[in-house]
Amino acid sequence: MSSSSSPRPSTTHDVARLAGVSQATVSLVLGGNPRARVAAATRERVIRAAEELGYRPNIVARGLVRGRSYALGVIVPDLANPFFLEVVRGIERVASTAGYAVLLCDARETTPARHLEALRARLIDGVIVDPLGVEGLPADSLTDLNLVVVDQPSERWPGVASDAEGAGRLAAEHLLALGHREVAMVGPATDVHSFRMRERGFTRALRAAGVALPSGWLRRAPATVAGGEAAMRALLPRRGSRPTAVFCTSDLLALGALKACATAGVAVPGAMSVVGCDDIEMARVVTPELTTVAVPARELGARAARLLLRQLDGRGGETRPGRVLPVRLVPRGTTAPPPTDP
Amino acid sequence: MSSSSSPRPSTTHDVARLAGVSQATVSLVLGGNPRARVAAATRERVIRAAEELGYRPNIVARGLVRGRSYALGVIVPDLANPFFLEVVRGIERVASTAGYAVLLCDARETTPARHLEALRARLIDGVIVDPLGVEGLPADSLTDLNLVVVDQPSERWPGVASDAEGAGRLAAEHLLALGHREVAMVGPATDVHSFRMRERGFTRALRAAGVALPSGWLRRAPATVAGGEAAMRALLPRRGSRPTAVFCTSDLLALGALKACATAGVAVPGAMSVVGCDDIEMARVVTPELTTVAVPARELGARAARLLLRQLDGRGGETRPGRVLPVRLVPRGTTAPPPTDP
DNA sequence: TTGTAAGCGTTATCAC
DNA sequence: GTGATAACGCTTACAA
Repeated sequence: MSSSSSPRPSTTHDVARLAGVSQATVSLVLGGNPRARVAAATRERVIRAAEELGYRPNIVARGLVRGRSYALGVIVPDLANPFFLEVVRGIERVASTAGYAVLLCDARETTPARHLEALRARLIDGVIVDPLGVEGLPADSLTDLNLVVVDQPSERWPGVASDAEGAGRLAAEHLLALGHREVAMVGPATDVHSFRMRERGFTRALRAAGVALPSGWLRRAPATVAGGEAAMRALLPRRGSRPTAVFCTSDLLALGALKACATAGVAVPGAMSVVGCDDIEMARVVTPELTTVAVPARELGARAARLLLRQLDGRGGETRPGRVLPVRLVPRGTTAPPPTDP
Repeated sequence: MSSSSSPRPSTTHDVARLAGVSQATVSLVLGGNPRARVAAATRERVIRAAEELGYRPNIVARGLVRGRSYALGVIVPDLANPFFLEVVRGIERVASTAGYAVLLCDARETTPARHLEALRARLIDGVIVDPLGVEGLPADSLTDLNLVVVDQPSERWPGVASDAEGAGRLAAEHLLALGHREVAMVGPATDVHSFRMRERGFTRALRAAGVALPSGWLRRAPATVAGGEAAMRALLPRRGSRPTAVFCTSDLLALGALKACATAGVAVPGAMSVVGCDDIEMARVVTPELTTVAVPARELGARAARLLLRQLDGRGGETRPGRVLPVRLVPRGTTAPPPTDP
């Protein structure tokens, strides 16, 4: 029977006293140490006493002596982007299953460097950095830190990644197959690696097909709905000289682009095709539904977490590069052949 | 000059040795204790030594002795709902400014009770519970815990709230003013208090105007896009016997409803008016833009955090009830007078 | 003003 | 098997 409210949480000492054993024995029994050899009778008594007192190990104390906190840090560029949220969910699922807490850090609120400082002070066991340019971080904030990177290449840190370049290529091939030749692209001006790779995959596939991407048709905008809207607006004005299709390197941008088209009275996909990237839930909410490239966000997060956990358990030696997660095109309602020229 | 990579993070002992003082003195200087009286020269020396070694206090150790972790827990019903995310952001902003870390817990991943257990074990200083029915939680998981509730009434815990009932009323008055008499409502079947209050405000205002809400027109669905879509689909079938307007107690639901209308070819707002609640960013992304009731999510979070922090500092005595945050109707494109009957 | 010393709750290393 | 005992890094009386 579990006890009721106690003013001060009970400790191993309390349990020891009640069970009539030494505090160390309690630790041995309750510490979950597999190779702890304790007499069955003693163990039994300790466990009952612990239940009686409603004993809960103090993770902070344990962390102090073991030098570990059983907590992970996660730094993402922007939590408001559903894609990153999905990655975080993947991380949380496996972390909490393994008994780890997750400290979520949004780079929009504080700089990654400051977040890192705060995390270290908490004896964080490891950190997962979603595409954010770890390389740009102050070196000494990274020393002796268990780190796993998501969607960015690194000599120094192990990581997991999706096929970002493939995502761009898929988008291009889809548009090309539909017959588009006048295409534009909008992406954020950040140094987030996966965004750059998406762009590269797109432009390369275009070039391989002999299609040029005029510099004026490469719009930069923050990876938000508002950003996409503004970018598309800039792409629309002069009839005749506008693209017939646009690739947005993030669904949020694509949603904004769709909005701009709706506002301007440009029919999608009749007069303009739009392709996004991520496949967030909202992609299927708009009408017509957004054609996009699906990226396995949750799986990405889960793998990153597993990789980090393995590393923490010392089983990190096997740093096999880790397969790049495949992406896939999801053709929906915002793409069609270009309008036949009047 | 800050030092470069050190294998083991330096401690107060290291600083003491370098500065030629005792470890306790270092603690006095660096501990930020306002009433610590240390000679200016000594203090100077300690600070320089600390910088030299790149000393960072170990928050875990400090937490152990002070019985505090300088971390806050936040439990929300569903992080995928942008509204709650916004609340969290408000919390994070003020928490991190005050030097507190935030542990985010999504009730969809693990039960609130388990989350609470995990948080306690980490000596969490306090917890903010977003509308989730604290009352239903096991009593002994709450004893001796600093808790602040958001958007739910409680005898036991201080909290902050938005005018949920007012939100429902505003939606109803808007619809009534437009001339609607055949109205439906869709909301989640949860025990989340704010949702229930929104419903109550809506139905009361309706009743006050002599308009009935047939039981078949009160649809229950999870507070997600998919949920709203299904609920609206159920509301649509038989022409002639369907409502002319729907109030969704969450924007996510409203977005789903809009989607269902689009799929079924029902014109919005021509043949059907839709009102949401929350005013998330996506509300302005769809076309037409969603009429909704704006709730100050971020401010709600910020206030909750400030309240909790004040409580932690012992200044909690002044538990003045805290003003209820006002909401306001944002008329946009999804509402219009009902179609003139054929 | 500064140093000494006693913990905070746990784990881990030894003797017994 | 079990029980002292020494850390872990820090704060905080209390002594000097």
